[in-house]
Amino acid sequence: MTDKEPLAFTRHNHSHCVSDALQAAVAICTERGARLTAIRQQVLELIWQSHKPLGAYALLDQLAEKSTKPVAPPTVYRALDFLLEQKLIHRIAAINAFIGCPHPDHNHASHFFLCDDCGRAEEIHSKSVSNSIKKAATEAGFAVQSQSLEVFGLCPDCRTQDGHDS
Amino acid sequence: MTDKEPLAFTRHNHSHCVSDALQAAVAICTERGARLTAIRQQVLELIWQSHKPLGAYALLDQLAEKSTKPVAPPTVYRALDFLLEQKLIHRIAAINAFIGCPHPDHNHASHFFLCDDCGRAEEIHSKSVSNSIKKAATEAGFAVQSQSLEVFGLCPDCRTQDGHDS
DNA sequence: ACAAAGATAGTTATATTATAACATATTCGT
DNA sequence: ACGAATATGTTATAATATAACTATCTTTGT
Ligand SMILES: [Zn+2]
Ligand SMILES: [Zn+2]
Ligand SMILES: [Zn+2]
Ligand SMILES: [Zn+2]
Repeated sequence: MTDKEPLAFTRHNHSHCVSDALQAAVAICTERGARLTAIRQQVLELIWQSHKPLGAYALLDQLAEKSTKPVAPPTVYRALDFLLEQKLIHRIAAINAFIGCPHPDHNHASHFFLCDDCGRAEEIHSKSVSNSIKKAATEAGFAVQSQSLEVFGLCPDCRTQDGHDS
Repeated sequence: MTDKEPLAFTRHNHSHCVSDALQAAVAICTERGARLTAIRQQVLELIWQSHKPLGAYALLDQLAEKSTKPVAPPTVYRALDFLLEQKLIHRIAAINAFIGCPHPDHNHASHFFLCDDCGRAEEIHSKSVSNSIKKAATEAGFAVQSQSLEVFGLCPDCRTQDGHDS
């Protein structure tokens, strides 16, 4: 896959998302000399299983299922810390959950649309949004270090289909 | 006080902020038939003691100090729930903390600058930011219900004073 | 190959944030 | 005053996250 359009809310072949993400992760970590260990890659894969942000304990449960040994919280949180540091995932603070980043190679803020109905999240990459925030900060004399925009509502699918599956 | 300019990061007579906020809260609750009880008002006052967002348990501790009886978490969380419902306060999800709203009468999204150094928070009211988000949502076919923007960095004071007090 | 240093993972315990469930008290409309 | 609705008190627990220590694995210099 080449240029990526937002597609969390669009019907698509999701296996491409997963393979792209894993490939990119391997490439990035190799280049940076960061170690994408088995656990870290496993957590990244679990996060990428869908476009719905997943909580740490949901990941923990899924890891535990696949493992013979018990899995403790630090195992998951350390993997998440690594993936966050490498910017391979984003944290959605409002729901204490984590989602894969489709553009890990390209530095950017954490801007999301989050569907209240189906739970899916889509990254926003709007120059207009970014620039207006940058401009507001400049005018306020504020030196931005990081930012997160979490927009909740109904995705195109869920707003038209009156019914719900949640 | 009449038209309010952002002032969390500016030297100002903070007692005006507090009295304005309490006055507005009383007026709004009266108009809505909502009951701003003693506890709720106390929590609102504690939140307004500064422009630094406060966590639930910090509020709990302060309430406990002023009270003879023990204070339990639900007491604080219920008051916070009420204040959030009435939009008298905002929640800053990234730091699990709460901050007073200087414009509770006027419906608006939760957009903040948050200083990593001094801890203060200032509400952003930028048409440009709001409009760009609205536009991005429309283009994506996304129906916005709520939103939060949390921009972290250094406020004008802290970016110039090289030294830190944190 | 080997040992030392550093990084990763296992393990146990605990901190922090938030809510459930039920009992009691207060307020409000009649 | 009465009953219904709302608010508070109380106890317990859920959900999220980290601290601290041990053991293992990986890298690096010799
Ligand atoms: Zn996909
Ligand atoms: Zn991203
Ligand atoms: Zn003030
Ligand atoms: Zn506000």
